[in-house]
Amino acid sequence: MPQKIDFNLIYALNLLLEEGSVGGAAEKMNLSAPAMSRILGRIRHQFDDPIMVRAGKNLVPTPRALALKRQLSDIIEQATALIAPTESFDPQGLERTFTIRANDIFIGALAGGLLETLREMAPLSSLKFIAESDTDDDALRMGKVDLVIGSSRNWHPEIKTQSLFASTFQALVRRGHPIIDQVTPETLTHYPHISVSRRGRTQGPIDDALRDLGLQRNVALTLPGFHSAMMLTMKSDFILPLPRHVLQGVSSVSLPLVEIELPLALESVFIVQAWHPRLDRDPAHQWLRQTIKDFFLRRE
DNA sequence: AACTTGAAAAGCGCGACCAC
DNA sequence: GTGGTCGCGCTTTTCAAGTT
Repeated sequence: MPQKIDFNLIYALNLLLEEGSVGGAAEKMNLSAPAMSRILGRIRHQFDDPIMVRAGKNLVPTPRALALKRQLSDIIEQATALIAPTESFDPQGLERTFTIRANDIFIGALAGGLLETLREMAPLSSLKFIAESDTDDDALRMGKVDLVIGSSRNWHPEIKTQSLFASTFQALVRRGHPIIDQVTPETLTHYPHISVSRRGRTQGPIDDALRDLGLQRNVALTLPGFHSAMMLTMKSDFILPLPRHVLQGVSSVSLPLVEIELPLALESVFIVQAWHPRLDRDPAHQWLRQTIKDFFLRRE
């Protein structure tokens, strides 16, 4: 039998931690201080923790309370969204900055088009793109980022994802690179490779495909972003594998680089948008996700 | 000054009972 | 069977006084 939960206590605890005092929380809840003190007592019993303890004439939260505080605002936000009536959403009147995290080339290739679409539909809103990091899950949880666009991977179970499109690997080499005359699985292993990975990964689907053929490439350099990788590729014999959609982003820019098709049986890479469940029912966020999804559907 | 606690009052849920 | 009333008991609140 699960323990009966009094959600009023959750709300009261959130106010207590926000206000840092029984009196302050009591005022917010339109109660007397003694009544609030009683509620604090019930919270203490429920969580089996003092929650707030005296420090001189003030109350300070316990470590348990601080840990709870991080989750409380999410829970209350979700509960509020659950209860709130669903109003018709009009992006024309929306004043909001959406923070989207994506890789550097992706931003360069797509931010313009997406911004144009957004400005037509929601002229009072704006986009803020920030670079990828290896802590995307945390950024979504903390509300620092509204949306992450990137490769599908093992997201935290709570994070929601939606597939946007599939991409396959190609590669870039410098103009005049000797491999251009003969691109075979074997010649791919004759030159050093650059791996672009913000998590420092050196192995991927290319290594798997080569291994199936009894071959192994030399990943001599791992970099966190595509810009620096391309700069180095221009001036060396490095081979820079990268997803096709990233290449589309730089094809309009004339760089001394040549695209080569990888003669390997490579599986597609799926690009997804990912968000925190507390934004799942937010009408503005729903609209943003749909707009992005439609944007990529039109490009296919 | 702010929080806690004891006592009393008020509010509320629930079962029992009755009238229709 | 349905709806209204009553009484009991539990929970929550307020007031007043004590404690930190």
